[in-house]
Amino acid sequence: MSKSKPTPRPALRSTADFARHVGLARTTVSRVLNGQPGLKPKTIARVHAAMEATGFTPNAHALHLKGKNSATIGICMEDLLTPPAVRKLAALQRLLRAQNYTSLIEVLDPGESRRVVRHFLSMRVDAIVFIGLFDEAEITARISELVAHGTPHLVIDHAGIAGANTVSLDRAVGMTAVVNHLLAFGHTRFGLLGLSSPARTAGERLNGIRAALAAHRLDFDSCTQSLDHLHVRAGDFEYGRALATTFASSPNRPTAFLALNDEIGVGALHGFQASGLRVPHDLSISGFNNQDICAMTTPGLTSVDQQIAPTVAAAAKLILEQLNGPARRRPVLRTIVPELVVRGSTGPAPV
Amino acid sequence: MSKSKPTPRPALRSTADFARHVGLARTTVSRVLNGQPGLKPKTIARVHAAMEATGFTPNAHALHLKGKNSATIGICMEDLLTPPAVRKLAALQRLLRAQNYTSLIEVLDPGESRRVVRHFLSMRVDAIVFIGLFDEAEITARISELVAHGTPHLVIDHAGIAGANTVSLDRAVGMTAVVNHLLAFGHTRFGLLGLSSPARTAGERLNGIRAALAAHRLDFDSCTQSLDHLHVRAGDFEYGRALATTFASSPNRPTAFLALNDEIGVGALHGFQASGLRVPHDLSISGFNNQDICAMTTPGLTSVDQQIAPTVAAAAKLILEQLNGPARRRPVLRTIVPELVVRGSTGPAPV
DNA sequence: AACCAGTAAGGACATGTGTCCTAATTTTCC
DNA sequence: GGAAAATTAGGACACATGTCCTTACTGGTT
Repeated sequence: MSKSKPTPRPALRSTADFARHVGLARTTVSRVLNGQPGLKPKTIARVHAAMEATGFTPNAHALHLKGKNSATIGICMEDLLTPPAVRKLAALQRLLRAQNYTSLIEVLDPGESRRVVRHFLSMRVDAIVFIGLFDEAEITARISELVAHGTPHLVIDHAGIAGANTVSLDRAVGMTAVVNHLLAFGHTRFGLLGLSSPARTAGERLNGIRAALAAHRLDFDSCTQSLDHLHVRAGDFEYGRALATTFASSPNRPTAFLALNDEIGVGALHGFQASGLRVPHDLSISGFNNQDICAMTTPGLTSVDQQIAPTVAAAAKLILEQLNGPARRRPVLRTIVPELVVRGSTGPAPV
Repeated sequence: MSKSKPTPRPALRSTADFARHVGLARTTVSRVLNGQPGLKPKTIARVHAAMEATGFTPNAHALHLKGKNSATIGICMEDLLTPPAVRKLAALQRLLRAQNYTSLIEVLDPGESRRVVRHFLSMRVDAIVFIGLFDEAEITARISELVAHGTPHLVIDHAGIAGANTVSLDRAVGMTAVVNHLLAFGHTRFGLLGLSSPARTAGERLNGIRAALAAHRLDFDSCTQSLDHLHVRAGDFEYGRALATTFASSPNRPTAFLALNDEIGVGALHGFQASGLRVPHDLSISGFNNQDICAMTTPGLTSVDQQIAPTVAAAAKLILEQLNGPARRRPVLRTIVPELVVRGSTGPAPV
């Protein structure tokens, strides 16, 4: 009762502190913690009890310094506001944790990639994963640095980075499937919603559309129509709605609409319905990504599923192979084939 | 050209390696890295050039061991599949990074909290933040450990944890606002959708409803009706739709429906519309959380906004105060007042 | 009482870093 | 060319840890 401080912070920051507290030598405590033989059961119990009571934990940084693998993976995210990307993150983190890997997660704002990657390297992560679509030049530079550095890496989603180990969805094939589905319904005039975007994945998807049309001896330019230039893409839902409204009153309106993503697709669905058109009676719409919202509209939105589980499983496998297997000389590419999910928003072309 | 290996991995893992590579003493390099005076500009340039070329980074673990603050915050997430929680995470990480803090993010599956918190402590994080709703007993135990340990902490969303610094939404007030809004429209019979859930936040919201009704001298039991027991809550959207379908054919149907969250609200909206009822002409519906989907329905869903930006700003402030300010004796509680966002799904009661 | 096995104590070293100190080297100036 | 100033080299220590080693203490059995 002499001092006013009622044991404010024992602050057992080191094994030495902790050993003093237990009344044992530091080396003895260390032997207990590392399960070495030749210790009295009573001593072992005493140390464990004190750990419970005080919550002492050995300093992970010192452990790493001693050569113990930190078992950490750095994950760079395009952002945390894109639901499919976050779902991949969640699934990947779960798979890695099952193998006792921790993950460091950072959002990679434009221009920040160098700083973030250097931070990961200073943390001596075992591998670095990129999830999402990034600035092409920036990510290419980072990958070549990592390759030179000999650090295992993986790019999920962003295909076509030189020298990078990649897992990505074959968006062209997905789009081909959608177009074939609509061709079978008799559609021959397609409206493109948001597909004129300069983004790499847009071009990839246009190729898928071209392939499907070419296989049916149809001309791309005369079969497709885009009004993307008439609206500014701020929010995707509103963008889709605006495009639909314009298309609704346009002459020679297409009978099937292909959206860049589900938000635009759902927006278009509402836009057309608000204009008095019936879906799929008057026209068909498809989205891309098969997010939850596709099942929440009336009718449901036909979409292309990203196959997140297989994607992430392949990603985890590739990372672990790099960590445990022999070094590879050439980058590994894995392509995931998407799956068309047909819902009520697509149907026979109007006669 | 003698050896076959084309410089496979220089593997500059330490300042010593790096200094050897540059041709300088380790201490000289260290002085350059830490901006000490008395160095020839040419030497400084040489070191920086070599850093660029090799990508060498000082070992963060060794730095921490030397006493340099690791500037890391541990964040425990309920899960990464709840959009509002992820938005808070994204915003918080951004604010912390602006103060040069890194964050470690882990999903806290039931029963895993002890392991995760111990891992954070072994990483010597400066603070631990919990975002979401957790198992009450588990989180309470973790908080009391952290308090005993003297580690700064914060709980976001999960109110009522003994001894915890907390930032949470006043859900009762939000619900009161919704009910007042509907009372003003002449509604007096309310259907509760999912609010019989045993979750803590459901009870809190029921209190808000009770308060609003009591203020208008209305009896809770005779004014409200719940059919939650008739359906199993698997997916929220489907749950809402099923509840609506049942309510649609029920005698003495309420004229206003209060949903536990937006997914249930949107599901109910579709369920009622599929049953031939018009919203808001025949009945009104409100959601909770004001997620993006509220604006994507026809009509838009009236909902209660969580005020994510103010919540996260308050959270960041509380964390930084604990890190920089004097130690507090008593836990700090911050309550965020939600805001009603009125859309087309609510309107005058049918006559 | 003496001996021996069983157990704990405590010193030493290495890990990568920053910092301090002194000695060695280079550069500058006259 | 020589002295002074500026710069760099290199050794030492501390940080928290695991491991090895030697020394010291404990207890029980003969």
